[in-house]
Amino acid sequence: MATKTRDKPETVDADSATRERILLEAARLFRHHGYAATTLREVADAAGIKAGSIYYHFESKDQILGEVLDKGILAVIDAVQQRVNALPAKATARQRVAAAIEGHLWGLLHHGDFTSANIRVYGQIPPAAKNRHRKIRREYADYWDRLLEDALQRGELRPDASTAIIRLFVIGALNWTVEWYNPQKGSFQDFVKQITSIVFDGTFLREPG
Amino acid sequence: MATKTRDKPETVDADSATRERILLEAARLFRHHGYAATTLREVADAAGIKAGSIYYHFESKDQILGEVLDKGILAVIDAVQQRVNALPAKATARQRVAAAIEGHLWGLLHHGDFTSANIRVYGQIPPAAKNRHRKIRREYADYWDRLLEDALQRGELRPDASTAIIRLFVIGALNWTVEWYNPQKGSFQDFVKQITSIVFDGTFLREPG
DNA sequence: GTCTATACCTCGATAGAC
DNA sequence: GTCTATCGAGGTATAGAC
Repeated sequence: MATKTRDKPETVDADSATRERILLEAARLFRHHGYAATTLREVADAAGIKAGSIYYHFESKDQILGEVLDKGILAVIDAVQQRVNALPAKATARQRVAAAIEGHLWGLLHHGDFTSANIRVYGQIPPAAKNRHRKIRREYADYWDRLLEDALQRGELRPDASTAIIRLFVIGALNWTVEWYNPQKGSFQDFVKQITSIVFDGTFLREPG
Repeated sequence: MATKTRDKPETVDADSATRERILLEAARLFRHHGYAATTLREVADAAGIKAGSIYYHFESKDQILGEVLDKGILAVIDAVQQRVNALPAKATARQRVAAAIEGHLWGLLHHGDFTSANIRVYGQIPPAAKNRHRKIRREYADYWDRLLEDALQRGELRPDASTAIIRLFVIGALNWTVEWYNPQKGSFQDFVKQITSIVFDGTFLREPG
């Protein structure tokens, strides 16, 4: 029984300590400086090696980018599916979407450098890298669409907004939390509760009448 | 007369046609490639001049960045304040926030290259540029906080979530629309209506009971 | 598996002709 | 007001010693 939800696409020696360190520091630097502005000398320096040594572990800067992007979105997808799959079969749509929100936030905020790097640089990377990454993004969007369509058919979702707009709005709002979430202000569980409540029921009280 | 909503801070010859063209193309390229990845040769090429000529209009790449960032946020602030100030004095808090949402979306989506460049590159620019821009961001956040505090005191806002979290959530969600809004799918007014409704009342129907 | 040294390229910015 | 030409710095990536 494999503990992992997904197979690893990497080759056999793909997860040596320094290799992982390079990815981690690259994610952190991509996040804060952008892809183009991050130099391999900086990455190497942060990882405690010299620039030339990177090329023992990776073929190019582009390959590092690809793996950083994948790590980011896979962390989110994993956390979401784990929580949704753990629900009983008779769970309501609201419970399923709540589980997805919690998973999304957990994956997002607990792998901040990878997920933030993904979100921030995706719109700015070379087209080839974007094309390679597009498929997995599409699959994750489809997963949410199925969740929301199910909620709509069960009569739990608002019928007057399209599920596409709801998905884009909600995922966008969740993604943005990585820009402002502060773990020092209250517990993660409280945070999830507040965000979930706003997503479900909005920010204003219902109008009288 | 100090309370200007829209005086021009530029110098006298600051808005020549080519100068504006440079800013426009720079915004577009910053948006899609990031700040560091955008070369002044590209900007010049897109503006129909040669790289060296840029320095007749600007002192540095950094100065271009600063003006692009300012144009982005000022477009939003202007649109928001115009709509909020146009409301009658007896408007409800809900109406005031609705006006702010519409203004934010309008400024955001009708100056897409400037606003998207602002949002995308802000986290990735040199610290000096970030410090210069921070003040106006803070002022705009304070403006929203006042709107929301007012709504809370009038008993219209949900009392169980902090106004800070609501502001961050809502502005984040609105900002993200620039990544996915498609003007070919329905009118702008319909779009505003849907988004506003989701922000106010959420995505799910109220639970029975 | 990591190092040093370096090839080759492109960057932001400047100088001076027109 | 825009051009050409160029400087010095710093980028990715490679080669070969250890």
